[in-house]
Amino acid sequence: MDAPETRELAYFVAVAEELHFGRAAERLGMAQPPLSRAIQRLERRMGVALLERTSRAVSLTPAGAVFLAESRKALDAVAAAVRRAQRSGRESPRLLVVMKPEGDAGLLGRILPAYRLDPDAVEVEVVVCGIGEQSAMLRDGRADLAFLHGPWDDVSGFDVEPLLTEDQVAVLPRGHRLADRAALVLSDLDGEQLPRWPGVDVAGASGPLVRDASQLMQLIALSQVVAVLPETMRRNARADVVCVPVLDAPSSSILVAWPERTRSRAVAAFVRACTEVAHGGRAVENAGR
Amino acid sequence: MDAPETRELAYFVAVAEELHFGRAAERLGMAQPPLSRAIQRLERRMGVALLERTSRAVSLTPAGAVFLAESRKALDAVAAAVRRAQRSGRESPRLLVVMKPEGDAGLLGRILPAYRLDPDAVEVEVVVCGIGEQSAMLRDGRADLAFLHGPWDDVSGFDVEPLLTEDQVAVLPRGHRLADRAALVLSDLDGEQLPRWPGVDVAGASGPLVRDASQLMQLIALSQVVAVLPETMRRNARADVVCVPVLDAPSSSILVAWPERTRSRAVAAFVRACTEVAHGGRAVENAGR
DNA sequence: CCCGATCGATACCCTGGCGGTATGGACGCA
DNA sequence: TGCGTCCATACCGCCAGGGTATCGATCGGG
Repeated sequence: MDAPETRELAYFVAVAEELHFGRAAERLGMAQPPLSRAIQRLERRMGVALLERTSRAVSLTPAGAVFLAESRKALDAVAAAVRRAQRSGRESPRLLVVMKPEGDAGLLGRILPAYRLDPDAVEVEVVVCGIGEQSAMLRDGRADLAFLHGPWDDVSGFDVEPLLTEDQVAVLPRGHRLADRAALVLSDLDGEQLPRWPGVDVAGASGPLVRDASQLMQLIALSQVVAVLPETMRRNARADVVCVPVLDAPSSSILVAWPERTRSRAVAAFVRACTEVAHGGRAVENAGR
Repeated sequence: MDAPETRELAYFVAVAEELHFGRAAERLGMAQPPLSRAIQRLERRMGVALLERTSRAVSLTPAGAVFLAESRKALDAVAAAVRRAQRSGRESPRLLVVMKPEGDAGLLGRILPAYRLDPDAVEVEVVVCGIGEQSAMLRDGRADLAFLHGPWDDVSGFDVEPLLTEDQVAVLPRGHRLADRAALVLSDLDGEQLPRWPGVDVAGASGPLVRDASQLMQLIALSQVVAVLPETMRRNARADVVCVPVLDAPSSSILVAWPERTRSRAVAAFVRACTEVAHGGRAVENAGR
């Protein structure tokens, strides 16, 4: 079959997300009937039913679920194509690096000067975005590089270079039953409320949704939740919380990530600077491929 | 800006590849003027010049080169979205595994029975394609899994699991000046003709283009080329060629690859079967994510 | 030096795809 | 059974996008 137009993919994604033709049409700024027809056309040409509709409800078929995920990827790729071309075409080249607050564990302050020494260096703009937004920004071409946090962030579609791994600590309110322990294991935390982060779906975790570290610290201080965080988060710790090492928590890592198959010398140089700083000056030859 | 339609991306790719509006239009089955206008519109909306045209020649701007690469990725993603949805929607589920001739080093014969024991197993179809075609088939959704050959195949965009690594041997015609050596190093081969493979651009290598192993063996026997190949290729060796270990050649590896973020249980089970067979029965818990 | 060939851009026309409005029909609920 | 909801169908009108004819620039050959 002939490939669907990006418009059709966007229509389908809207309907699949809303599971409601009326609302989807509204979101797309159009009327409902043409939207219904567009989806019908799409299904007919693909030869697959994507949606199950009764006059009361719309649901995804298995093929529809696959197509939703794939369509999102495809739309990201289209958006990325435009953004990357625009960025490489316009004005002076610059690198856009995106991170979440505290997402660099203090490395960036040493990376930037190291990077500027590289002959391939260009101007760097650092954007601090909301938690979970970085990978989307990298995926759709708004950013050139991102500091991600393994194992939470989804690194698929990116090349990554690990910068440092750190153990995790439990952050507890002062006076918590475990606050005086020298160390603990994950099972000690059974039954505690753990926070949920936007963009991260952990099965079971149903504690309060937190948006940033200070919000989280506030909730911890109020004994609403406890959290298990990378060690460097200690620097955000307020006076009224305590940190206790968690011996069996998976170690967390900070990665620098960039789009796969990137050929940019500026990106390669930045990655080089990252690994040099992170690994104590040992040159890593094949960084940046 | 509003996203370009896939049709526009296809137009641009055609022009960028042909570097000639007339030929590109012909390839697309349309007249030249609407194609010129479509590209102009695209450039105007993107706000970037993609092509440099004089009335005699067309060339890519740097932004155009970036956009060409990104557009190909995006078109692949769109095609993959359709194919994967179709496959998961139609008929009985089946897994399509793609490999090049001899690309499994004999593993597949043991993997398939192991896979069938898995409760998540579905029917498997194995397609043997031309060299260098596998990653394209995996990328655009025609295949579910592929056996790739590191470090030659481009694995970006895929999740991979290495199955086995092997040392490389030089394949020489009987009577070659190095044929009697017990082992050699790469620099011993300086000045020899090395074959080129379709889809693999190695800087410098400018020997004859070979399409498959038997063709290559033929050329070796005729003293047209020598080749450095993974050890398992010995089994293709004809009587009139000899194999000599190359001590410092990078070791080659066979990987099983599948599209990132795949959630299919059937794919996960297949990968599980692969790792079990390859690693001698040691279960690998997180295979298939 | 001019003429013809080449090739992309422009001018103009026309069709069909796509979006809009009005309405139908199925289903759930009170 | 009447009403509200929600997707599908019918029908209409516009313009985006494709076609043809032609222009203008540039290069090469006689």
